[in-house]
Amino acid sequence: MKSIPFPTLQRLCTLFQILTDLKKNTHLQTSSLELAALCGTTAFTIRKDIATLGVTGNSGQGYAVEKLMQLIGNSLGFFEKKRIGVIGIGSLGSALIKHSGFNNNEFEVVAAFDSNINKIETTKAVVPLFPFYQLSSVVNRLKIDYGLLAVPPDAAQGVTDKLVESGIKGIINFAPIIVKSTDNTIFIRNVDMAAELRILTAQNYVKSIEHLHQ
Amino acid sequence: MKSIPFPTLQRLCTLFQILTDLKKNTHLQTSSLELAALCGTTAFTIRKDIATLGVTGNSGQGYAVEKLMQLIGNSLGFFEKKRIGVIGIGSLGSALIKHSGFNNNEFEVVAAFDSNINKIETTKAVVPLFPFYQLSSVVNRLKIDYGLLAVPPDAAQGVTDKLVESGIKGIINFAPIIVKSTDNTIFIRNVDMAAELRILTAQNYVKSIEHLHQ
DNA sequence: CTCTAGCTGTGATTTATTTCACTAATTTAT
DNA sequence: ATAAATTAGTGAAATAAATCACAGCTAGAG
Repeated sequence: MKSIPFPTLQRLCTLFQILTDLKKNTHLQTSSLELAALCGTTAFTIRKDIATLGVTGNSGQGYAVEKLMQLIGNSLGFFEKKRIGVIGIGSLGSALIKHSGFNNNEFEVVAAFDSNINKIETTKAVVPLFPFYQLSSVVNRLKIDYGLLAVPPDAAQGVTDKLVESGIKGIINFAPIIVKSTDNTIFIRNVDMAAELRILTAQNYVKSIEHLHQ
Repeated sequence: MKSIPFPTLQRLCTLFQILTDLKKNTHLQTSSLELAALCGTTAFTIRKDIATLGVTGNSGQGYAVEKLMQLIGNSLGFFEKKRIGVIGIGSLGSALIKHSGFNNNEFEVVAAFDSNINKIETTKAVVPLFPFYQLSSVVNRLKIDYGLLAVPPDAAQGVTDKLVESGIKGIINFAPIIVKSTDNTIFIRNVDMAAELRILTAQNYVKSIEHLHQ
């Protein structure tokens, strides 16, 4: 199998989500056109994306929802359950611990960490809480695969380094700073929610300017 | 000014964040090379990106942090304060209300909404809370520019439609479903946190497979 | 005052991605 | 059974974006 372009990988992840929803609504059959509409892209793109996973061989009449879901899920490893750790139990961290998207048959939050010992003792949570100094040992013992970073921005890079040392497979950083690792076998994604909003406002602003200048 | 490619716009938003941080640390002068390292890209790209904003005319010796920040901020409208509404005050919504990234001199959360009247009466929050049926009127009265959607996925599209009707400028949807508007003057970004993690796991999985096959 | 080192600005090139156009396969209706 | 309609698969073309290479500018050292 040739390597998958990143935009394609992103869309395949979205497709998987869409197929899961379709299945839930007992929508058994679909087509590239329908998927394109749901995914916000074109039918060409959907077909090309699916083609990168290898031939499925059902040219005449669309895709079977379940079969396509299995194909994508198997190709990208979505059926292996991943163990998640949340670092930082402020309001965002607490929300992540409870978030349905991280507690299902794909992901499981198995631990959370905070530097504030008091908080650990007083917070009620559905997952075990640990002080930050136990990060490495707990990551190893509980076999945590991925970390969700919800600490203040000035702590984010330090925690990242510690996580990488501990042998974690990947990190999603929600702090508004770009964290990196010198070890480029570790995948890191920086998700800055305020930046997302900033992008939106910038698009709007640029549009309004162009409108004036036209 | 020619229109700005979307990847460039994204990076300029990141750059603005980085420059803000540099300024805070009294780092007054910088270069495309330094910015590239902080931004996770190359110096070529940084220079090209800045060039899309029009000539700055400081060819010889790097960029003044403050001046570049002003240029980007002015070009993309970051110095006009935006008024934010949060819809859905579950754990994620509550976290967004308090999030420092949405409460600074760029953004201000001015209201939050929920369909559950009980929750509105019993929740303590730093912003006024409103029942969902007042959405349109409050968006108008409080001049809310942007909406952050943190409602359950099956409610997300309905709320989106209502927000668009109310004349909002843009929406960030955190529910794990793709919401759309037929009115394409409204900018919408779907931020699915679980999808971000799924992308990460997929990258890892594909990498491990390639490793086996090599 | 001149030379050097370091940096930006930008047209040209390369690479990546999307879009297109057409073929082949399958189903449905008659 | 055949025609018509629908849909996937895919090499080719077009578009978009990233990268490069180098000319030109600036500041500071000698």
